[in-house]
Amino acid sequence: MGNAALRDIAVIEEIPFDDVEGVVAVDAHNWLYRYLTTTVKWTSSEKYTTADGTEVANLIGIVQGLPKFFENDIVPVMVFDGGPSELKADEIESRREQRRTYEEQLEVAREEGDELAIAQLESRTQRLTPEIQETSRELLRLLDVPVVEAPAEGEAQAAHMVRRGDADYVGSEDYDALLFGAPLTLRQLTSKGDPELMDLEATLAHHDLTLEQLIDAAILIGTDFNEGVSGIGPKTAISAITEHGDLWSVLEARGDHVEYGDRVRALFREPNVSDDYAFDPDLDPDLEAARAYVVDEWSVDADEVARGFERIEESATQTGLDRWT
DNA sequence: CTCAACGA
DNA sequence: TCGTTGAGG
Repeated sequence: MGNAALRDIAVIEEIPFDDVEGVVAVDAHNWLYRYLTTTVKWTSSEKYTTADGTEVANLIGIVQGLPKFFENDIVPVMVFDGGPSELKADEIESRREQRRTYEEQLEVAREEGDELAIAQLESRTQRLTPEIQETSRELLRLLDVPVVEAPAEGEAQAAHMVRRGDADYVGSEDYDALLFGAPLTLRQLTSKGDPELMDLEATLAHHDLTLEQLIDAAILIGTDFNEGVSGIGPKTAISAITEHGDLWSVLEARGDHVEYGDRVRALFREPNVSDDYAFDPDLDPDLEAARAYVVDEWSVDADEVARGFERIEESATQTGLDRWT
């Protein structure tokens, strides 16, 4: 089934927010989705539904979620999942184009019965509607929060940015950040209390595995992209990889089989990422424009975002935060 | 995510 | 007894 099993393998520790500083490359899809579901759950829908029925609960979520970063002197960089094509995602026109080719590629994948391609495409795009993606980007732009467009999985791109030293942590609730090679991942950035730090080096050292072996173990257990072997959980996977060395040796020894093993392996080992990004960590939010965008343009209930904007303003004017202007 | 049942 | 699975909240 997948993901939670990696928790038992990963070396994770609670870390006080005071010990976290720098830039967090946030898996935007993941982050938005978490706030979206909690907003929808706790807020009556008329507070974020426009006259024509468009739901923009994401705007409330963003306003309530960003202060967590700012108040702890952390710069978030929102990394969005890419579409399936190579088109530039900067302009709305090209995004419309992307959406079209996405549907086409999904169609092709369905016809061919390519489960992996379907899973990959759906994991990136399905949950967040185009309106949510676009209004989120616009609000982030007004608040001067950097946005990076990933060529494919946002999580892979975020991991890549940390490896290159352009960010200090990946921010995501998903454990696959580990498989994409993220050295340090922060979890629980959306909930109350201190975050958790997931450490790749420590995880590999703890089990005496290479990253390639960890990926193979995950494939045996099952990932977002493959089923895994029934009867194999975290313990069995680690000991089997330790004993036999790699995925294929384990499968041969057990007489088992996984679908798309080589492709899932490649997906994690050589993820589709880009060096073509840039962002300015000195933030200069336009709070009035942001408020107007949320409350006036999208007619979100002002009370729902008042406190969030207040907190953003307070942390922005706090003394000692020289990155703020 | 927690918990109970099940199979090795 | 341990590890995995599957249901339920």
